[in-house]
Order: sequence, then C-alpha cells, then structure tokens
Amino acid sequence: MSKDFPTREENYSEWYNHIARKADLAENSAVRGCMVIKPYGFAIWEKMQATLDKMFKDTGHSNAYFPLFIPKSFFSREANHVEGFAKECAVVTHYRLKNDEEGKGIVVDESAKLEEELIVRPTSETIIWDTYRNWIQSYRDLPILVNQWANVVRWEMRTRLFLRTAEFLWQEGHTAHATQEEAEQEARTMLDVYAQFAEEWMAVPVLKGVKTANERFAGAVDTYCIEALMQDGKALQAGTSHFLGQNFAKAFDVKFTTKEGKQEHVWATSWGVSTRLMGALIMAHSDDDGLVLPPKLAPIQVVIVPIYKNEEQLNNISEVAIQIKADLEKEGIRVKYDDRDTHKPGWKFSEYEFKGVPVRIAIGPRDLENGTVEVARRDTKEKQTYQQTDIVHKVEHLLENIQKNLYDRAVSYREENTRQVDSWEEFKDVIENKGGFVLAHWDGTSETENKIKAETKATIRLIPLNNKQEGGKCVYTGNPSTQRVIFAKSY
RNA sequence: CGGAGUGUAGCGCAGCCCGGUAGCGUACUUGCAUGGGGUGCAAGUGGUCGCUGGUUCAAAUCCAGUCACUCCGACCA
Repeated sequence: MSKDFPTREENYSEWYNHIARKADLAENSAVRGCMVIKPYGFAIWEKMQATLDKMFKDTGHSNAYFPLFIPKSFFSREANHVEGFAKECAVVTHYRLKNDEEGKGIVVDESAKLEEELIVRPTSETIIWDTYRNWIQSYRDLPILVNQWANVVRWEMRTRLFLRTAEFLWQEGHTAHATQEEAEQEARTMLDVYAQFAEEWMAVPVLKGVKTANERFAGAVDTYCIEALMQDGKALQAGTSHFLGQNFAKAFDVKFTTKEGKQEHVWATSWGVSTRLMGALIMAHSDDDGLVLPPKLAPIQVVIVPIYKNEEQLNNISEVAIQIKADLEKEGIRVKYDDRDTHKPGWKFSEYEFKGVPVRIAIGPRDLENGTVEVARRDTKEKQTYQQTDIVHKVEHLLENIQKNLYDRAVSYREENTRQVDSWEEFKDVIENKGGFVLAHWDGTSETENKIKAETKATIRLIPLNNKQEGGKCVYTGNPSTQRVIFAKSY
C-alpha cells in the first residue's frame, strides 16, 4: 500500500489537498478561486446542514432567503462593515452582452451599464437589515429569529479547498431583539449550538471565547467564536456568532415602539458556519491513508466488501451480505454493499479508507464456512473477526466507540499542544517550533497584538469565556495584565 | 498588489540550454490469467506542446507580447 503522495509530516498543505481529492470530496474548478464540491463531499455537507438546521429550529429559528445582489448604497451604510469587506467584493456593473462588431466574439455591452452597481453578497447583514426595517414596527414584532442557507462570494487573493474559496456555502442567522440582554443571550446561545455541533457531531473539540477588537467582525460590538486546533498546530476558526449592538439598526433606521410607547433602535445578532467546517473535519482526524470521518456524519457508516473467485461464491456471499445490510439498516445504520465486479477487494479497501468510511466488513469464502465476518475500523485500522449472529450489536457498539475515540484523540492532541508561556523568548520559540495554543498574558492593547503578529505571525485567537482572572505581566511589553489569552497561528 | 515559479494526452512529468518525425509513467479500452490490502502480461485509443505575433527552409525548443495557474507575502469564515 505504498503512497506516492506527501505524508502529514512532510507537507501538511499538499497532504490536505491530496486527502480532499482522493476522498472524492472536492476539486478546484476552472473558475478562479472556486471549488467543485463532488457528490461524496456534498453528502457530508448535507448531513452537517440537516443536523445544524434541526438545532436552529429547536432553538426557535426559521429559514428564509434574501437576494444574492446587494445595491452598493446599502452596502456602504455601515462604515466599519464596508471597510471590512470592500477589498474582496465581486461587483456587477452590466446586465447585457453582445456580439462584438469586430468579430471578437461576445463582449460586454457598454450601453447596458447599471445605474447603481450590485455587490455579490459577501454576507447579508445589509440587505437583511434593509428588509427588517419594513418588518418591524412594534415590540410585538420582535424577536425575529431567521436563518438563511446561501452562497456568498469573497474575492480572496489566495484560496484553498474548503478553507478559503472565492465562493462558499454557509448559513447565516440574523436576529432582531428588543433588548441588549436578549441579543447578547442569543449570540451566546448560538455559540453554544456551534460548539455542541463541533464536539458531538464532528468530534472536534473547540474553545469558546470572544475576539479582540482586531479580529472582530466588521460592524460587530462583540464577536464570539469557536476555535479548533488542527493537526499541524494551527488554529481554525470554525464558527462565529456576533453581537451587533444597534449598529445595523442605526445604519438602516430600524426602530420599534416599546410597550411604553418610546421609539428605540433594534438590537441585532448574526452568526454563521460555512463549508470551512469540511476543512476542519478533514484536518482534525485524517491520516496518511485518507479521510477519517466521525460516524455521526459519515454518509456511509459501514461498507460491506465481498471477496470471491467466481459467480457462485459471490451469490452465496451476497445472500449473507444483504441480510447483514438489512439488519444494520433496521437499526438506522447507513450501509453500502459494494458488489461491483469492476474493482478488486484490495482496491475497494483502499478506496473506502480514502473516503473515511468508519467501519468495513469483509466477507469471503472462509467466512462463509465459519459463519464469521472480518470487521475493520478506520480510526485505528484494527481488524477483528466476529460471528455473523453478533454483528449488529458489535457494529453499533463500534460506531459509538469510533465517534468517542476520535473526539478523545483530538482532545489529547489539543492538551498536548496547549502551553502556558511567560517569557517572550519562550513565546517565540513555541510559536515558531511547536505551534499549538499558547496561553499568555497580554496587556490588552491592539498595538501589542499587532506587534506580536508582525514578529511571530501569531494572533490572539480568543479570550476564553469565563476566563480565569489572574494578575500577570504581558508577555511582550511586561505591562500589567489581568488574564491569559489564547495565541496561535491560524488559517 | 510585491517576490519566485509553472503551462506538453484525463492526471503527474521529460524533452527546451544546443531548432530537424511528439515522448515516459499513470489512467482509459480490449483480451487472457488473477482475486483475504491499490494484480500481472499483451495489444490499443488519446496531444493544432496556454494564446498571439516575430526570426527561420524548418519552432514545443529562440525572441517579443499576452493570458492562466501554483507557491511565498499582504487579506480572510
């Protein structure tokens, strides 16, 4: 099983790309910076979507849909917001093409210039708040708890499958509230939803916290986030939830009448996770043999591979395999029986390993004689032989066990790579040579944060929620500090 | 937008310096054998060498321009 592609150790980036391609998740498209999500990759995303969607509904939210195009004037209403996104916007300027008179093919018809340019949404706060103005008159209209599943476009300079593409899929929640407390609570609640999803479904442990001013969303008062540690020691922001204060309500003049008859601006939140979660999933668990999927999100949880020499053997094996498949499916397990005769067993073993299928069952002539099957688990690569009569119970147990093992493994990795650091020399050394999360004192100024970033490329990933307060000295300036914050290099 | 590099078969590459019949690996198709960890042998299909122009009897190769992509920075979910 020799692999002629880089291992995780040799070249993490190339390894990552290779996994994404070999697992049949996605590929670069002919369009600059854009990605094609292939059916297998999309099946995982759909599973994520369905799970998150249910969690949103369970917390009182409904889905809606807003336009792809945003008039430039809307977009520029909120000063910080437009400044934050201006450098990465795709802009529609014309609405018609024509045949070139000099025969150079199809060209833009200059006479069809839009009076006002349209921005392809990089995020939808502006168009949504412009809409909410009409929806909200009274405190009786609040809260509005809406989510949309959509694509957005951010014209990034450099792109990478799932982690940063020019167009990506996501969900964005946009809520409107009568009070500050309620909006802040909403932002925290959704952060908890994201953390729960990451840990329980993706088996990716995350830290919850709040961003510093430097890293805050453009237009937010507070940005909460979950951060996960990847296998190369870099942090990945896996989800964000923003308390927007009254910034957008003021920019779009969204007011409501209180019980007392007073006019007040509405309080807002927005929150989102994207197909970047797919990147997190790949990087958190995969190994040199391919993707490793947590059973809860795996489109195929169990694959059955027959091993046979002739058609008669295949028929006999199929009988057993189809029965096992039915028995497993009765328990809600997603099973594929791969009886293709176009590929050999060894090929299939490798293929499903690349695709991260958690459990593989192989059945051959030997098993037919003994009434057994061979069961292999993807996470540890261990193989065991079980009696056919026992199989449903064993597989159920195994799937739970794999889910838990992936999470535990990721937690241990994070613990091993989280270090408390008190001197600047040590800080530089750890960031440069070891990576991971670094807990260090910081004097609370953007200036210091920027200097640390310039010297080490590390940024403050978050200030943990309910952070322990302790006196100390800033690792960079030596100025007094009241708490440690989390530094890391990030994606 | 700054620095470096690459465009030759679906994919990965050689050939270019020193111009002269378009190559290799893999994939694909067919046949036979094989089948408990990416199978072996044989035959076969597939390319206006990124694009435009120039030099030349002759250009993948030399020259000029242009487009695209990759990597490293800046930016970012």
